[in-house]
Amino acid sequence: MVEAVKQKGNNEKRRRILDGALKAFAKKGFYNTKVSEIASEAGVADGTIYLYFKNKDDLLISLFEDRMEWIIERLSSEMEQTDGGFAEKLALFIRLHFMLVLENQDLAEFITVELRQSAKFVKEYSNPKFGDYLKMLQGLLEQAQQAGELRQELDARLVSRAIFGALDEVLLQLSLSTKLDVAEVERRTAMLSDMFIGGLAP
Amino acid sequence: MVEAVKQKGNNEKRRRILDGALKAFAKKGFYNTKVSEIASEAGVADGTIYLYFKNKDDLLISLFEDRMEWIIERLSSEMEQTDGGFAEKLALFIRLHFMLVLENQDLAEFITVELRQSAKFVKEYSNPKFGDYLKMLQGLLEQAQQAGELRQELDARLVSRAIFGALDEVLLQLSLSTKLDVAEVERRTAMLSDMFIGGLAP
DNA sequence: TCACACTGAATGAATCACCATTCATTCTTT
DNA sequence: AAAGAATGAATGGTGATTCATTCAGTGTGA
Repeated sequence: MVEAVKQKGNNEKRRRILDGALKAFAKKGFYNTKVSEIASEAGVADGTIYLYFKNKDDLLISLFEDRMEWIIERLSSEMEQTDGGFAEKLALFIRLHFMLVLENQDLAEFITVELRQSAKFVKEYSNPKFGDYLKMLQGLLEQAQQAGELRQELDARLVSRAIFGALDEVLLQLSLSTKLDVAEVERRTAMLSDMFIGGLAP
Repeated sequence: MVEAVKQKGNNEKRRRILDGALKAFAKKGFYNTKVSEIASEAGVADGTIYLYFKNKDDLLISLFEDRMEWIIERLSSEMEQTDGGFAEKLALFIRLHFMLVLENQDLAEFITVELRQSAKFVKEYSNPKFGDYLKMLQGLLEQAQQAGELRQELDARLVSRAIFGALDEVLLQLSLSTKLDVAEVERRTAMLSDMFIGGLAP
């Protein structure tokens, strides 16, 4: 086996490969995507991919980290700019979560489907970036608890998981549906934050 | 794609193959499982599998249908026996959902991980059994709305998705964790139903 | 009761298409 | 001209599927 290759100045080609991989994985899934397809999507030769990534698995993991990092950065920088209460912050979080889809449907399909895979089959890879994402949400909840805006008796860790799961499932549906419009996203955002904050009971 | 091959008197062998496939898929995932591994797990020859299933994909789908049917039957028969209000019914639903894990961890891993896969890559297979599962939950919500126990303005379809997603995500975590005890399941059941019914706000 | 087809189920070694990975060669840059 | 980057045809391993063969059960006739 060949060892990892370092990244030199040519990030641009690396980027093209990652973009091509995202597109291909979103369309056909990891196992049904040929390396040669990624290469042609990226406009490079098959072998070139191995100058930037150790193997196909490494490409998958690298793609994850790259995109999750991007998402986390965007989310957290946008979240910082609000100074509303918990309800508003949660609504904003949900909206941002969904909006990232509209902007990049391939990314949504990739994240919703392949994240599960990696949770299980790439066990040795603990997926720290996804952990960061969850911690953001959990931090939001804990803050709210300290401010008395969230019931104390709820376990922030469990609740953050539940919220993420709910969003992810709705997102999966959104990402697989053909027509996606902002109005529909707004409707779901509003209803879900309402549901979480106020509960189901009248 | 799907096309039943045959089912003579020997359902027992078919059953063994499905059991072996479940075990293998849960452990290594669909794409990393060799047909020969399933065969040896089931105690049959490689070729025998093709007497009962058209190909590996067909085996995956058949396994789904078989297990989902079982889950739905169990869930709905248990749900019928309660006559409590909405809150109790929801708590029961959540508890049953989780309990199935304790009883059969392989099944939980298989469902949580591979269901996603199929949602996307086996698009032509519309997964009616999963639809039935969701409809059960949706029906529960609609009933509650008619009884005035659930806020009218919430969309039962969207809410059922969200609840399923939340449960599924928590289940994924449960199914991947090493120690699983009833007390922990009860704790999460109680907290999640409390959260859904009462909301996050104090 | 036994010997002998006959039939469908089961076997598992062999096939063969597929595709990740390699590396000798070519191209580009300094 | 030398170093580094890129190429893409060739390689080698893999594993789903096939099918010629074997096995087991059942019925028949003597």
